Amino acid sequence: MEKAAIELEATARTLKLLGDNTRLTVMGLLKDSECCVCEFVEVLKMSQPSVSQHLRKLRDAGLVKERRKGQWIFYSLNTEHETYPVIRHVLEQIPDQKEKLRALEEAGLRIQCDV
Amino acid sequence: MEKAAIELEATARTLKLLGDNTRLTVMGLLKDSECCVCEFVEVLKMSQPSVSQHLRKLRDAGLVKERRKGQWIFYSLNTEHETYPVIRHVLEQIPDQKEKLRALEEAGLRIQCDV
DNA sequence: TGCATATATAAGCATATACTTATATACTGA
DNA sequence: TCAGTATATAAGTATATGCTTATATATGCA
Repeated sequence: MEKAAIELEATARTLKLLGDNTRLTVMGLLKDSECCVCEFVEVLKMSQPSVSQHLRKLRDAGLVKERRKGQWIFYSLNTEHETYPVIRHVLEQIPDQKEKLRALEEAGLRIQCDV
Repeated sequence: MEKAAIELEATARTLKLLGDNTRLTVMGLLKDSECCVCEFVEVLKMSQPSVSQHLRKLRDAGLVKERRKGQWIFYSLNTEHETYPVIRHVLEQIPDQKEKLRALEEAGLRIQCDV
């Protein structure tokens, strides 16, 4: 019972974070592959600090993980998160963001890292 | 493509509304049966204006429908909503709220209406 | 018609949110 | 060691949010 209440609150916290165009797009991009900050900046056409602040919210909530690779920090979905089942389902419902990454690639702006 | 963008935004709008403990609980209650405002007030232990304001947001977004039955106004899920598939899935993930309605019933506070 | 009940709305306020610009930190490579 | 790139953080600000109290509206019933 106590646990149940927590689950509802955890779900609400996650949904609140997903309930923003920028963050939902970020999560949609991460569904397909890990990305670094500068890629988000390019795709979202937003300032770097703004993107970083959104990523921090997602990370603070445990929805994404980060991993440094050289000068870049790559973000990826945290599939271990308590609410990941809901997240995955949401990401399956929204339009695929792959195309945006492909456009980046064609523009030569996709970060390739072999580490 | 244009449509896809709208879908993401519509999803974000819905998730933002669900990303609040009060509204998520309301939707969880409506999953099981229609309810009137005074029932929400009782279950949520919140002021009537506050509850009404949350319901208005849900209604303005089209997530719930309202129907007057005598002096009461009953709310129910709008299963026709564009984002209803996501909503239903979310409501399946959170703990069942039926028990709260049962408690109301035992306290003799459940509104019965034969209209 | 008039009072009680149910609900909605308005106005006010404290806090949260999402940007901005400026600056700090961390890594890379010459 | 130093310049350049990537990222994070801080501070400021405008707007959004969620409550409160007060009041308006709609219905039921005597």
